[in-house]
Amino acid sequence: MIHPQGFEAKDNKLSKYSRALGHPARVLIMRTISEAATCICGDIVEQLPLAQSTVSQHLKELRRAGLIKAEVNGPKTCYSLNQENLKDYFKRLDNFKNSLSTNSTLNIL
Amino acid sequence: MIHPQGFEAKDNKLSKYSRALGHPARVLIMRTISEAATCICGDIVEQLPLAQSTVSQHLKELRRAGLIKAEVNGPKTCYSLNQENLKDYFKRLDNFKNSLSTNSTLNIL
DNA sequence: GGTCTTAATCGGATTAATACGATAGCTTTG
DNA sequence: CAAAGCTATCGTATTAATCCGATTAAGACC
Repeated sequence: MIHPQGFEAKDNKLSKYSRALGHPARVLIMRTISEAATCICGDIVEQLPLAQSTVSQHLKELRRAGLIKAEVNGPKTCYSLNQENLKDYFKRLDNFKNSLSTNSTLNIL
Repeated sequence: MIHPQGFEAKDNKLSKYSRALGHPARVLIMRTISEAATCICGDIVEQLPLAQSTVSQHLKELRRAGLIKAEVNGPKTCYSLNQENLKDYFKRLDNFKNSLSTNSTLNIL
């Protein structure tokens, strides 16, 4: 998708991260990767009810959004969380949440 | 979109919320709505570089995901944040974040 | 009743996302 | 070198998302 002209950078960035988590397979992949040892692609595929090629595409999406990193290790590819960008994502979410709370009249989120 | 069989409910729910914020227009709409007085649809349209019909569709998406509520008020429609579901969303994000932090070996998110 | 305003929906076009099987490209192993 | 394993990519089909103009629907106002 292209998120072009007309929006602020902060909205583009938050939506880019959000969109990456906008599919249950990708949420599950994130959690699977974080479970330590299982960063090898094949192990991820086993956890999902999807074909290998489809999982590979979801991994590509997550990489494109910057939420994970890939390291080729011989014949295998080892995926890991992209700590830096995850931190950025959660910080932006926090800003977003705070902007909702402070502006709105009647809420305590 | 349909997120059917094969995934856990928690992943479906988090991805549903995330997907709703997966477009900069919808992030901006959320912030615009939270800025107190301006909950009227027309005011939202003015804040966005999009046609009225397109904004209406984005509002529908946000409503479908449960992030906002609509109250018809005469000829106007007044939109407001859905506090309850937003709370649910942020709670799920927190769970997600924590599951990443506790499982992973080397990170402090 | 007729008109204006406001917002949702329809119709349609374009682009993106999702999924899979098949194939190609690499390593490693035999 | 051949075979086997692992993963990315290609080709393709289907469905969903995005956007707009035009129309509809419904309330407000004269």
